[in-house]
Amino acid sequence: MCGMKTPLDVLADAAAQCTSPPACYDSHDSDHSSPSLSPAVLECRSEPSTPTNSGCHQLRPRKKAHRSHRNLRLHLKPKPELKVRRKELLERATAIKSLENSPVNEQQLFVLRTVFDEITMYPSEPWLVLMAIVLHRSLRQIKNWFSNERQKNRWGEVVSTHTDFGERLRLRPSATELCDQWSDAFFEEVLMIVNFRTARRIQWERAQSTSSFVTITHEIL
DNA sequence: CAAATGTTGACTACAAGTCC
DNA sequence: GGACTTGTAGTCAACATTTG
Repeated sequence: MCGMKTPLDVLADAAAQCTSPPACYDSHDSDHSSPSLSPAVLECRSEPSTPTNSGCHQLRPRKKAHRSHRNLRLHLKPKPELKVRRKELLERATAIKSLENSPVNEQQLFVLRTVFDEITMYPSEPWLVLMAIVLHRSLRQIKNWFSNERQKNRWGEVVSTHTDFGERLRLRPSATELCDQWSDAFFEEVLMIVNFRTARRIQWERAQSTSSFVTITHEIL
């Protein structure tokens, strides 16, 4: 597998050659929920957050962290080729210099929301790296996005599981239904598909709105 | 049009868990 | 037990949107 270029490698090469920022930075549409969310899930999401005691810097007692995975650990190490791959991807991700404080565009937001809603709200470091490369944003920006999103939308169930070499994963139930043994490679594939489909959908919607605008203009004239 | 309010991304301090 | 890592609560600045 080493030596062969994955779709991610091809994408990253293309991104490296393109230094211009993503095309659309003005899309702050409120509805970017992923398409397959059930009404129940949407209802849970809109629950009011706990009130804040702003003013004094007083820490609240922390929630019990979901870290009872100690017994789950298998104490196995990732394969050497996986470690090499991860190092290579990390170097690639840290080389990305995204625009300072730029908001995510429509496509990036949809992909991030899909991962958050359908796969995990606690992506591991290698998965964050993959998202940084695919979405062409800095690793720090991806980390911050998930951190902020967890604060805004702390809803839904999380299933604690692990990879085949004992690395902890906290996935959405829908993700565990899709696959019971997630790996970097599988996540990469899913991410690429979601990203590609989102790009095509946005492209199609833009074409539709342009053609309808032309039709209306013709009718007026 | 200015003030008020909301949203987003970035950041810090801290607590709790993990590793050696 | 101490260093390190990870996740959370809270804050801030910049910008967008709403309101009077």
